[in-house]
Amino acid sequence: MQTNETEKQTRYNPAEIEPKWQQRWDADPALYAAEGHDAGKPKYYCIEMLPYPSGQLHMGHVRNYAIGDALARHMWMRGYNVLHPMGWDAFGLPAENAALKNHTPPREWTLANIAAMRKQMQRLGLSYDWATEVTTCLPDYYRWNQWFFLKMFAAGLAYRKKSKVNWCPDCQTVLANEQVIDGRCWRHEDTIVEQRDLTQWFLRITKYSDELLDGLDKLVGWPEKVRTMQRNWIGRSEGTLVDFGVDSEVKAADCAKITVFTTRVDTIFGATSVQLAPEHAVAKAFAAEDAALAAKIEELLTQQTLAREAGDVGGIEKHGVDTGRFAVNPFNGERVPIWVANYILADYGTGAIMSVPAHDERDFEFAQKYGLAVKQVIAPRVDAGDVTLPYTAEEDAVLVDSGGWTGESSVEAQQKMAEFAKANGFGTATVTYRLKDWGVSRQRYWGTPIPMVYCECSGEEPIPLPESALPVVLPPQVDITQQGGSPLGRVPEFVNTTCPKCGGPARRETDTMDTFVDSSWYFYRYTDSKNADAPFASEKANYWFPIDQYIGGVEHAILHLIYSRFWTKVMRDLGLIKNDEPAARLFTQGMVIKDGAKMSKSKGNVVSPDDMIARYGADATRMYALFAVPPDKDLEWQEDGVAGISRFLNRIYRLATKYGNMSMAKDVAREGKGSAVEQKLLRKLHQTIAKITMDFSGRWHFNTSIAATMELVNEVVASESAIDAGEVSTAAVAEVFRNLVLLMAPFAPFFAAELWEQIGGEGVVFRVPWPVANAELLREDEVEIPVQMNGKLVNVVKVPAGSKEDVVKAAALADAKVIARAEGKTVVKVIVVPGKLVNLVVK
RNA sequence: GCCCGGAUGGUGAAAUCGGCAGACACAGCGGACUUAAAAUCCGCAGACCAUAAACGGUCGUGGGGGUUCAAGUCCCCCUCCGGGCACCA
Repeated sequence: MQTNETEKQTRYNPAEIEPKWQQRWDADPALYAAEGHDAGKPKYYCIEMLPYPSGQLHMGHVRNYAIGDALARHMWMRGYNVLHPMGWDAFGLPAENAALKNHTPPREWTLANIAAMRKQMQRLGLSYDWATEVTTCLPDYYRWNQWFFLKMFAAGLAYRKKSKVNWCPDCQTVLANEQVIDGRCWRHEDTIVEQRDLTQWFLRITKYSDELLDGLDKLVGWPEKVRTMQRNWIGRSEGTLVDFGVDSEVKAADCAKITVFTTRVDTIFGATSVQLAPEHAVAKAFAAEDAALAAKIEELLTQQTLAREAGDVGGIEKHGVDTGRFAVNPFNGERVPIWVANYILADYGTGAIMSVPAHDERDFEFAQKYGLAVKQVIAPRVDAGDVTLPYTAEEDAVLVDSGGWTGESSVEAQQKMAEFAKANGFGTATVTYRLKDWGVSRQRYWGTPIPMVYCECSGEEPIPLPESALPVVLPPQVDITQQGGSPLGRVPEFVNTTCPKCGGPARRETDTMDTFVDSSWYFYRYTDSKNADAPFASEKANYWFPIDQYIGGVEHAILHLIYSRFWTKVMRDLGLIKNDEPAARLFTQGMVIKDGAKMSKSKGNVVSPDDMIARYGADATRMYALFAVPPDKDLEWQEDGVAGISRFLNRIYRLATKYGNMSMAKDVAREGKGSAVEQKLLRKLHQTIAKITMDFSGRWHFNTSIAATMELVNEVVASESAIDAGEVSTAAVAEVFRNLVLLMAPFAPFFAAELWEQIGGEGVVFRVPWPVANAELLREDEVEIPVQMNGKLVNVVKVPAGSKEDVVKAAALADAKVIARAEGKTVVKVIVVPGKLVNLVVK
């Protein structure tokens, strides 16, 4: 069979074009390299969140990177010095699971996955500077985790303590609070997290609680949603600590008083009981000499565990036990019963509260259930009659029945009563936080070894290794099982070492660091990724930071994004950097959905990027991800949509090939205004330039940017016969095609590179200056003005652009259709919005 | 329960500052080309009413009210969906 040669040439064939260009780009590592500080250009640091090397890119990645890549390329064309790096969040449990399953060492498995995914990224045509690549599981990276750990230890920011920690039986390791979701593991949504008493390493993130909170107000380039989530997570709460005396026979230590935390000290005259968490020291002391009470408290704890197993974490049925002992309210000397209740959290505040049923929903519910007294001490006004209880308002509320404080406003009383308590030695104003220190110890193999040793010379106190001993390298051969504590503990060559203090035999710490340590500072390493003497050179980080645009999934709103803010503040205080926050702007893209659910292996609705690329090409796949919806919304993957983009590219390809010779006329100047078709075509071109330029600097609604290029192409198609008839100048055709290719370059890089070459463009298309809309050509001679009657469209009239109000009005009133409609009616009023519309109010 | 988002044709969506609702696509339908199909090209397309056809008319952005010459857009109330937090004292 004969192949039609002409047809073959005009046919868009991504399978041929894309690998060809990729080869050329791979051969030129400088292509996407950022320039130095002295580039004489403004810098632009654009990052997409680094992936975990699972082995396969999924559509969520493709979408994320398509957004970042379009932005990076656009900024290059706008003349910025762009840093656009990529790396691998390469430590973590899946590598150990794979090792168990396939008997492949975690390192081998991980590095093979990285190689495969890097290849996929290159096939997608993403503009990363691979020279700055960061792989967190390699010693040249994780040694700096250890270095930071030592710095933090020296600064008192890393410490060890025994405490209740979250334990995932599936991961066989401890989890940070941030990794526990509704009482379940963030990686195993069916697994209930247990509480265990363990000695663990913590990073003192709470030292920065206030700064992390206050900094959110200044992060105007972050989504409000993320800022709100972080505010809630930090959970700052101003209140008062008040010591209640204990009136009891029990004389155990620490039992003389119970310190409660309250945000409503103004309600204290209404306290009718004190409630303790089951784990509270005083509750334990009471239980120690009262077997019946001990059994009841034990039952409360069992109920808590059962509720957790049932998946009920918040709002479980309230239960309590009367201890039979009494506490004394220091404000009025009143004796109130002490209860132990299951809804009091041991690890928030002091684990003890004063119960004020009249002014707190939960206390009210509890008092109703157990018949405790309800005493109103707050009212809207002093003489307000009955109000519905519980009455929880504090604005515009006053104290009643509160001794000498009666008549004070609630808000003022809170401050004054705290001061009074302090002056009298039974309390003080305080601030509590929901945020807890970050537990970073993990009983796993595939993570950064913690650079500490234990030696008899120091008792059980940890001894930091000297910096010269770094990196502490992971031993390659490890028997990984899911049982029996830290795998490193079973490697004698690793465990047994020499004490840096006394020179005698010592044991290494066998826990590794949470992998969120790795991702807390990786973007600093990009700026100086080969540095062997420091995590990075300060002057390099200071040049690039803060990140101008950070792009990733909203699922990291708490975890990664709060840890990395913390790490930045620590590094600043160590004098390494000058910025307070890692990223000036954050963008969280939506999920990729298929058949109404997030793509996942278990649901069997995964669309493979490789399949899409094989069928339609990388450009069409990426462009569809940007075209279907605005990037912040969830995207329902429709393969037909990708096919549509492919057709669109094909159409341009045909036109560009057809008008290739005309398009090469880059040096021919346009003369005069040209024909009406030419004017219209050029106007559309410049409108499109203006539109897309605005999308990049504003809302990032690339779906409308791409729609605009489609409109432009439709205009070219509509003008085809006129072009063929010679009614459009060669210079105008060249202007349209050259700019069209430039406008598409951020979205379809292979396609743009190919066409740029075909139409005789010079240099690398991604370094050609971004087109600028010509205001002269945008101007229309005549505009269409809609004419409404009582707000409803009647007709559209044409008037010269820039017409004055009376001209537009006259044109509207002279319109035949308007006259016909207005017959028999009176025009009461005429509203003219010049350049916009006319509305006739008729009766 | 609290705090954020949302709801627009058969579908994804557009309307950026209160000013022509449905741009641009997908799917669909009709036509051209073809022996045929694919591909490509041209056209139709919110719903309802009316009509031989054309010209038309009415309604319409989750529901109800309001402000305005004018509301998808602003205000109040409600419903549903998604996300986050949730005995945080």
